[in-house]
Amino acid sequence: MYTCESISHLLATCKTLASFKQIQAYAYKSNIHSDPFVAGKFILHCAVAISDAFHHALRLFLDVPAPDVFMCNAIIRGLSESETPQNSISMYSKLRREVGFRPDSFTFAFLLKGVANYRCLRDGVQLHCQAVKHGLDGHLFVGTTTVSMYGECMCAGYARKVFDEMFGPNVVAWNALVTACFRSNDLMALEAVFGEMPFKNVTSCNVMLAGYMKAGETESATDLFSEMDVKDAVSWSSMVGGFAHNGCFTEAFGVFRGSVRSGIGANEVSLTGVLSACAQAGAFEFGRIVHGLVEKSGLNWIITVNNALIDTYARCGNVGMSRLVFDSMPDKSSVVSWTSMITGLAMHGCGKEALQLFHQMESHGVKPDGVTFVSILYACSHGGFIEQGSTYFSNMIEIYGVEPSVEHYGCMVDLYGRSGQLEKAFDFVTKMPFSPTDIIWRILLGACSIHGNVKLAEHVKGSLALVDPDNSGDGVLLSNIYATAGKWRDAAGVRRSMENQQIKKDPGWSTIEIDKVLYSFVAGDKRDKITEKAHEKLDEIMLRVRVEGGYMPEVASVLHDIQEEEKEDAVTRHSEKLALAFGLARSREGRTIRIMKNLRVCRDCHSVMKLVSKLYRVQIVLRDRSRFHTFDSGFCSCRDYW
DNA sequence: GTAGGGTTAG
Repeated sequence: MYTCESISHLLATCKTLASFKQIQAYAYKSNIHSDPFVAGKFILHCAVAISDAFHHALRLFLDVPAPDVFMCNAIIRGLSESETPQNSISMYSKLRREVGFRPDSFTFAFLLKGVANYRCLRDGVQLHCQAVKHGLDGHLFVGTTTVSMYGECMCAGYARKVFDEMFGPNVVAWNALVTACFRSNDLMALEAVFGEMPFKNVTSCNVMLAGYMKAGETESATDLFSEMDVKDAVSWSSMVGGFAHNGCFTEAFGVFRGSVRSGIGANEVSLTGVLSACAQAGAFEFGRIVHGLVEKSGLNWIITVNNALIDTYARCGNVGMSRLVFDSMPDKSSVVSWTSMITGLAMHGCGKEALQLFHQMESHGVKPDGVTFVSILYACSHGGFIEQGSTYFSNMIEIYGVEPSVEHYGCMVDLYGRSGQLEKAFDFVTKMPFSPTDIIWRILLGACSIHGNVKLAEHVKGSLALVDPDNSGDGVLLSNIYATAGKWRDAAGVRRSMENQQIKKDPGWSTIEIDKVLYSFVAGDKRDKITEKAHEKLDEIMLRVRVEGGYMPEVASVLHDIQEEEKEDAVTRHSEKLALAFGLARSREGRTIRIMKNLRVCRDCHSVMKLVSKLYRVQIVLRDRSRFHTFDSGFCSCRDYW
């Protein structure tokens, strides 16, 4: 015979509908199935602890002639934790209407949490009113959940008002308020509340840390972190992720090592953070070490970690490793995994494979989102698939219901502009439902540069000057367009006006990783032994590409109105060439040379790299601002289309 | 018998 207690005990480990039905059968045999306690437990378990079993929970619920509050709450909770939490509210109204359901504090806790999940302020306010109507808004748990809900809806102000009405807020309530300010991106309010708190525990400090990091205030975060006498795994991982988020990868590596040394160890958040730092720095070897740690720590089943690995390998120039990680993932339900893989392929010039993967994703039943379409359109524009690109763009809206953002429009402008259809590209800009941003104009300017359209370039530069007058890259690009067209005086004019306005050119830099050490180079500088060595080797390389490869310098890439010979020297000394020379001098034979550049690679460097890959029989992988170039046997993976 | 607070990926 089974009792209520033994049924509860059985349910604790029951995870499938089949085993659940068995337990139900025991309850029938023992004739305790209609006991309200047992029936309630059954409904709750089925509604929240077994996946895809809500329909069964609902059937059980409907079989009960007079369901009690507990049962109603179980049904509402099941819906509020589902994919469609909105349904919990309609269920609530239905129960109120049809069975005279009287909600309690639990009801509102579940409902409000559901709203927090889909962040609908209107529904949130309505529930808040209902809670007031039932006299439950003063309940500590309900109040705390309301504060969290308003935070998720980005309304720190409302959260604060609710909090101020609360009677005797405890630590949890305070922390909910702090988090609400964090979620609303309200750093001022966050700092104020943090300062006001009568008790600070680690949790609230962690929120403050994350808040500083989100706002880019890495120094304040560092100060707070060093003042904290108790630091837990969340504190450490927030620092790692925060530094990575702000592009401070050296610091991210440092804190990550610190977390391991302090005995806290790596967790999935610090691992994704440090991987993101690797991705930005292009630190392939270090990324591999972190991958080893992932395997060793047994965290290799976590989806976010795998997604970070896919992205890191792709950004470090090894999309093959990304593919291995992707293929090894047993759970491919996350759209992020697919999108990362698609982006990786597209970055590496494998546009066709990227589109194929998109179709595989669809047959897997994973729904694409806005980011997926950015990478799809990117793949099309970089692969020169103009027709397909326009089709995807219209399908995105009509079939998938994804609202196009400025980024999507940017991809389309790039798609047409890059392929030489400058008028169509310009037309797209004027017909956009947003006013064009600096980025949009810059894409068009880039297209003018590729296709040598001076007239449109001048017009675009004029619009750019209105939106973002201080950007050095734009002046450089326009000046290069003039120089390519042989209009040296105009090129010099742009440069002079940049000097007058004190606009400084972003210095180009490149990094190369050899034996796990990262070396960086800036154009033309001779500072130390390393740079000296690079210059020496570069002289030898340039001579060889000239004599054996028939290389002719392409001087249009420098903007100076200087003598031809000097121009040649300035191109010769670009940072990516220095990194390449150093790599050739120091890498072991047969090794792939991996270089990262902060700006886009210039035409001259591009042709030198092709020649070097042939003459020196090396593979060179170069990551520039927008994509990867893999040079092998005299050819580049971008097929000179970038 | 049910419930509230912290960092994370494209």
